[in-house]
Amino acid sequence: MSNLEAVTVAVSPAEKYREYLATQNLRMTRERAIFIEEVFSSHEHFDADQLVQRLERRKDGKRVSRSTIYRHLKQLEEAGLIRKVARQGDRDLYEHDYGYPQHDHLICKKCGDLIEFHNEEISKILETVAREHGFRIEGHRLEAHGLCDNCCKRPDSRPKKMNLI
Amino acid sequence: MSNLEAVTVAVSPAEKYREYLATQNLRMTRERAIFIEEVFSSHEHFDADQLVQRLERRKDGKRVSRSTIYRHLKQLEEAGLIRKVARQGDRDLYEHDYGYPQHDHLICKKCGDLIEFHNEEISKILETVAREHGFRIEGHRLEAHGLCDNCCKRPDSRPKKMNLI
DNA sequence: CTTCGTGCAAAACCTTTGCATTAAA
DNA sequence: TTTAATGCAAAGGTTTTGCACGAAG
Repeated sequence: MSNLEAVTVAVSPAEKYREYLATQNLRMTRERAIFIEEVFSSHEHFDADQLVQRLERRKDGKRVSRSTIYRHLKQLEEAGLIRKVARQGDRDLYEHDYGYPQHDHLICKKCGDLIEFHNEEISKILETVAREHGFRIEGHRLEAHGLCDNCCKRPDSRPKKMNLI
Repeated sequence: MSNLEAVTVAVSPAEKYREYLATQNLRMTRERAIFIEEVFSSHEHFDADQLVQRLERRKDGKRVSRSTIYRHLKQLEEAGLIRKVARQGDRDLYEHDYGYPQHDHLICKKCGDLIEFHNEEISKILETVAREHGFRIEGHRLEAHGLCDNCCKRPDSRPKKMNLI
């Protein structure tokens, strides 16, 4: 799905998380370890429910409850390890933030496909605009909505199923 | 809140809505008339619940039920009269689309303030990117998150209350 | 030991829907 | 008179929370 390369990072996400927990006087539990492993095991975008299902499917029986997943998603976001990309249906979609280059998305309104792209100019423009307003940018989110190549050509294409059991 | 001028339009929002309804064989009811009047009575951003409250507060007793509000919000969006700007908390935030120039937002993560800005370059860049992917853009949404001027200077500032009754 | 973390079930929330009634055209 | 629109209450779906129990440090 992505044609971007993951950047090389000095510290693994798990390590980064551990550091974050330390600064907050929180503990690295069995659940948090499983959770971060699962979250960073694939570079695809994901939502809370998909994570629940992935964790239910694990062969080693290491489960993490739904509530804990929600709690830790929020926490990983605070730690700067993941970020919300967009909404899909009525769910928040997340993606890796740490160890992954800044990028934005083209989102097909028909099939729901997300196409990543990277453009240096956009951040520069934003910096300029922000300066004019005395605003300090910490990050941005840019989604262009429309029709992807496929859906332009075949107007009868179907939306992707999101929750195949 | 905004320093952008509304553009002069040939047709009023209500008129535009009426045209849209006609094409869909839908009816201009008392409720829809009240609804669109209320929606376009102010250029501020708003969410569904704020609209419910504004309509409850009306002196003339012209009420519109919550379900109808949700139904018509969706419809005004389809008609291209309003659009979703962002999420605030767990609600969708809307703003006028028709009769209002294209713009994007700087969003203060502390006080929640939305600063509008307009930049031609961004759309051009997006068009270029889209072309490379065979993607047809119909619109975009760009939010830069960070700290506004005020919150940079006074780190103890409070978030705005969103639902003062 | 003491505090934090977890799972469960229930709650909270926003949003959507079914249905009987009312009202456009 | 026909078909769409409305309000109400109930349902849906996601996310959050209270609480008792278990575990990390």
